[in-house]
Amino acid sequence: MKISNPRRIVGSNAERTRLHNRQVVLGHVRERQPIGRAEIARISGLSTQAVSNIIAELEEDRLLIEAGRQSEGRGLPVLKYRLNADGAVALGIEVRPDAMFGALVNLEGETLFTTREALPDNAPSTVVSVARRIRASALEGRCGKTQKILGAGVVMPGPFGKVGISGAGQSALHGWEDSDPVAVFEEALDMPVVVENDATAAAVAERVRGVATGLRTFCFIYFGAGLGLGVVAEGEVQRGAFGNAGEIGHVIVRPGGRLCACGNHGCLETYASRIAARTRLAGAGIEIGSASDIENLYRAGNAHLMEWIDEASGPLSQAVGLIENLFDPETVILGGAMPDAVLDHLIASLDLPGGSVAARAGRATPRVQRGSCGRLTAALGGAALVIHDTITPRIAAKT
Amino acid sequence: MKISNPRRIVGSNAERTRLHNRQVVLGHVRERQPIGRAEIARISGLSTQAVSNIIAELEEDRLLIEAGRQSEGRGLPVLKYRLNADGAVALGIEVRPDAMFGALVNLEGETLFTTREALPDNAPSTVVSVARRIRASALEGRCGKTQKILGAGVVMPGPFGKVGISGAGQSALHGWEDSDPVAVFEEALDMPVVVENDATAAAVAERVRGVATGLRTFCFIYFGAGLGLGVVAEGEVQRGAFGNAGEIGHVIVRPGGRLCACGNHGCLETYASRIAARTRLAGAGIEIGSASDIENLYRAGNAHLMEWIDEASGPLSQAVGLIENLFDPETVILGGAMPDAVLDHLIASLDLPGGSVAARAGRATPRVQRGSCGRLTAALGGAALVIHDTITPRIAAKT
DNA sequence: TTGAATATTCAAGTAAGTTGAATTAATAAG
DNA sequence: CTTATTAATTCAACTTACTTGAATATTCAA
Repeated sequence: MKISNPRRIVGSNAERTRLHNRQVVLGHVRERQPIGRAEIARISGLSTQAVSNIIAELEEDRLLIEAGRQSEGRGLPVLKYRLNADGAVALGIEVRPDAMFGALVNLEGETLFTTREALPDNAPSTVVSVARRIRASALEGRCGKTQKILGAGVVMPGPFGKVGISGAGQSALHGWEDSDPVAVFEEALDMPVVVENDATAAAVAERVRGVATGLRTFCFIYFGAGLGLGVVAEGEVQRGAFGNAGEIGHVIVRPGGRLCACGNHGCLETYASRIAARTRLAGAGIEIGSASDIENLYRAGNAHLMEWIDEASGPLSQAVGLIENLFDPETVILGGAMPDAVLDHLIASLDLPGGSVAARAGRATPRVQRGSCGRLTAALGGAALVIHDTITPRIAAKT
Repeated sequence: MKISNPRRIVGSNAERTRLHNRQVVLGHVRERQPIGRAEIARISGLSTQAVSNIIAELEEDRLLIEAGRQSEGRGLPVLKYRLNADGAVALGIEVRPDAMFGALVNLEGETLFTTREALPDNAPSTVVSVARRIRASALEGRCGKTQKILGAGVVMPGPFGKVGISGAGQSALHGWEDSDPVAVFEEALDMPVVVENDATAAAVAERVRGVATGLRTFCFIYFGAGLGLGVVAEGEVQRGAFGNAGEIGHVIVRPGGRLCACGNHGCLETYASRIAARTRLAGAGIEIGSASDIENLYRAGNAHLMEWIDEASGPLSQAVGLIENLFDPETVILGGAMPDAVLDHLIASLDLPGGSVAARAGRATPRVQRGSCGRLTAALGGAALVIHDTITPRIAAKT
């Protein structure tokens, strides 16, 4: 796949300044709504007048609405504002080898619609036509006139570019080697598009509406086809130089351990992932397909599944430890296509190294917690990415 | 130590826009000097006129100088500009438990002066007075009138804040628990100050003048007291939520392996670090003090040292692999207080996992290379941080 | 009832960017 | 050798969006 990465550092002007300031205002409203002009001015460093002008514009665009006057001691009561949840929507699309998922999410990150479509093959033309269908059904009747469509976030299996991981063949899409997915989807959907991997999308979903609300630096361990890591640092999504950051599944936690499909021994993925669980259970003659199969086994207290959890706990603890040491996040979130109960059990059975830089007194957030967005996370996360981009001020960089 | 971290997202205005654009222009000049107005305008997206105004201002400030007209085909010959190396200087200070180092660096990152001062104790008052002495001798006679002093970069042993790593006591400074180092040094040196850890400073030093010139995303494995990792992603230094990112020394690479001072088993630092080398050689009755002791042993082909290198190679390869998988950098740099020959030997003996996302064809830079800034890296890096901050446009965030 | 406090708006001023025309100096073409 | 074309730079006018200080509105406290 082509990577449209090489960002070039560009200058700013009045127009770009306004764009930035709009995002700043939206971001502050989102964090402390309902909130008045004066307070936004104080925390943003802008003049009240500037904030006032921007709010007028945002109200015009239906992204903000009044939330009534509220007296707080002396002085003119504050005229508060909040996000207009239904003022804008974002489309999220997840592409898996065998199916595509769609989600429509509003400004507040609330899910308005979800769908699933089978995917006969992975050719760009097929994916694109299904994407168009998803778009159509998501928007049908919903927002002909009033609602603004901010864009679409597409979640596709990585890693991107030409890489050496052979075992990843099962997750990468065929026929996309020479296409630029962003361009393809922008053309097909006729709206701005961002493309991300599942782990990153999940992380952003948690920031927009889940347990990472208000956090600026955190990590998300995502149980998908393999095991991915989404990283948000200082509010910025981390992608790496070639868009392949966060490949935690192939980090070696047991040197000389189990053989991984990638050819190395002891990859985390061979212990803690759906593949690992499936392999473990298949050894006991149990076939699992969907996540609900795992859930049923867990409810039934299946001994083999429990053993897998036990085995996964050590490597996973080690992974959390290294994430904490390398990224120093406010929290580490576990989530993805794994039942909540299993995730909770995994978290409870973690044996976190005490020596990590994260073992600090007076933490505001737990070191490890379960994601709150459930299993639809990926498609939802795609939409969340768009919301996030709308609301979070970005560095002045351009493709 | 107090952390002056919590950044708040602020708005922009004309003044801040100009500041940003100045940095953009400086950055482009630095990368492609000598360069003319028109080209800067093209790559920065600014109008020629804006670039022209900014260049006039920068020339006035003596940060840029003309580099002659140069005809390139038709049209008016380009009037090119380059950084005025001696137009500004930055001070770098490294604080170690027993000594302090100072460096003065110019805009181009060239070292103008270095010094070493003994440090009787670590109390803030002592450190501050030695810092003042370093400042005085560095600037003595040098820049009374013409040269602008951009600020100082102070490199101090982390980790910062209250953390659980007990073994780190040897590297952390005593008496600094309740002080904010930035404020202390700004007061003492009477200039803007940034404080960083050694690994990060080293990484930035390589970006300003070493092998990472022009790279936007890379990692630096630093052999200091322990083992640190400096991370630069998309041109931004990564610090983590609490300023302790990059603690790679305590990442576990050999579960159940050697006991580390931090209480865990199998930390990378117990295999690949100066401490590890010292322990290994002490076991053979050889005491080493400075890095030159190691160099002499290496020159002599000491068998114990060679064995240590052999032993360190595996864990280090694993560390490089995980760095590549998690950060997806353009390159990984090895450096710090370890002789070049040993670093080269270590790099040559690495057995890098083929399955990493970094094992891609057509790479522009080597996967792993040795740092070029030598052993003074830390103090130099401090100064480089200041140069870097002057030249690289930053996100609009404020302390 | 009056004065202080606070939020918001109004109106004028300013910084810094953009745009389009004019100027300058090369190379290419006739 | 002259003229046309091309490209960089500057000049002057214009625009955007922010700041500032005064005016207004509304509440609480004395």
